[in-house]
Amino acid sequence: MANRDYENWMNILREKGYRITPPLSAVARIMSECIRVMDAREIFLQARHDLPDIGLMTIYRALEKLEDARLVQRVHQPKGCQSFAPAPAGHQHLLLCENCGRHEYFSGDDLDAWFNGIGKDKGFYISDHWLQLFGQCNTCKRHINHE
Amino acid sequence: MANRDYENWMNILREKGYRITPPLSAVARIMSECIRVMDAREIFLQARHDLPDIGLMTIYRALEKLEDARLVQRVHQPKGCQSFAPAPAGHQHLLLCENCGRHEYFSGDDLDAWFNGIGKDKGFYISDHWLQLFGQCNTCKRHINHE
DNA sequence: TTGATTGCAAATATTTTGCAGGCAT
DNA sequence: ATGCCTGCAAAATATTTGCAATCAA
Repeated sequence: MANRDYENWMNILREKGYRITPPLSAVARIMSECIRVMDAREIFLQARHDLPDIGLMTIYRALEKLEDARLVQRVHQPKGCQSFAPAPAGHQHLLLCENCGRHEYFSGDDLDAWFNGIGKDKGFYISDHWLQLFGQCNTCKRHINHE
Repeated sequence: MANRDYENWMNILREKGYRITPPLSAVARIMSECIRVMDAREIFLQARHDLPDIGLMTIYRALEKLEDARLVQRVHQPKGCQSFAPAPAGHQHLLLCENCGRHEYFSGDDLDAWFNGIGKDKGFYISDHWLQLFGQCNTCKRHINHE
């Protein structure tokens, strides 16, 4: 089964004018397939399987490009904010396993009216919002219960 | 007008068993009065007005204590995650001015039923959520429009 | 008195920057 | 051929840790 996401990502990167190099391709492939959020070091270690000479800096620069193309996004968690996940199609919200980092997206009820009302109360113009759920995925729930 | 928050904070810190020292008091006062989110360096610079010899490390350690006592909380923003704000009473959500860092809290509709439904769909047990609004406060709106 | 707390310095961790050579276009 | 991209090393940033002296309780 071909990875359609990856192929689509490469087209978007090409359209953005980025050169398609082995390091960028490797990071794009890893992130387009990633189930758990990953930080630069983890991506680095995985990319080295294919490209033994790749440097950590290159991972950071590839992530910059992928972020610019809105293909990946930084993920904020109580423990830290250096992880990344593939970005969702359109505006969606993140659901994260606080144990293993598995991520899912869900799209919301329309909360904008409520948000705008709060903005009005407080004298703010609301331009964006973050909504994120934390919990335990099926697998981790099971493991934690058996401990 | 006395700062009731500050006095209350000091009692909580005392109950927690922390020693009430000038550096801890200074940071507690600054944070209990803070309107805009502040990072360790900003708190440091302000604390030095009262305590010229205070060190940056002491700010970090005071923030740890204040976080432990749930009096302040770390604030996450797209630009970075090293700022702190006084923590709200109970579970409330943050509204932030993305220009000046002014912060307000609001308390929500009950979204738990919705969140739990999403968890069920995805096979997650939901343990926590983050909801945060970003925008421009009254003052910054005005300034930005006049630019 | 005594042990938590402080300030300093050094260590860590993460990310950014400068640069010469390499490679995608 | 051009200049974007890479890998390396060094710098910058943010935070933590070890330690002797200090001071709140």
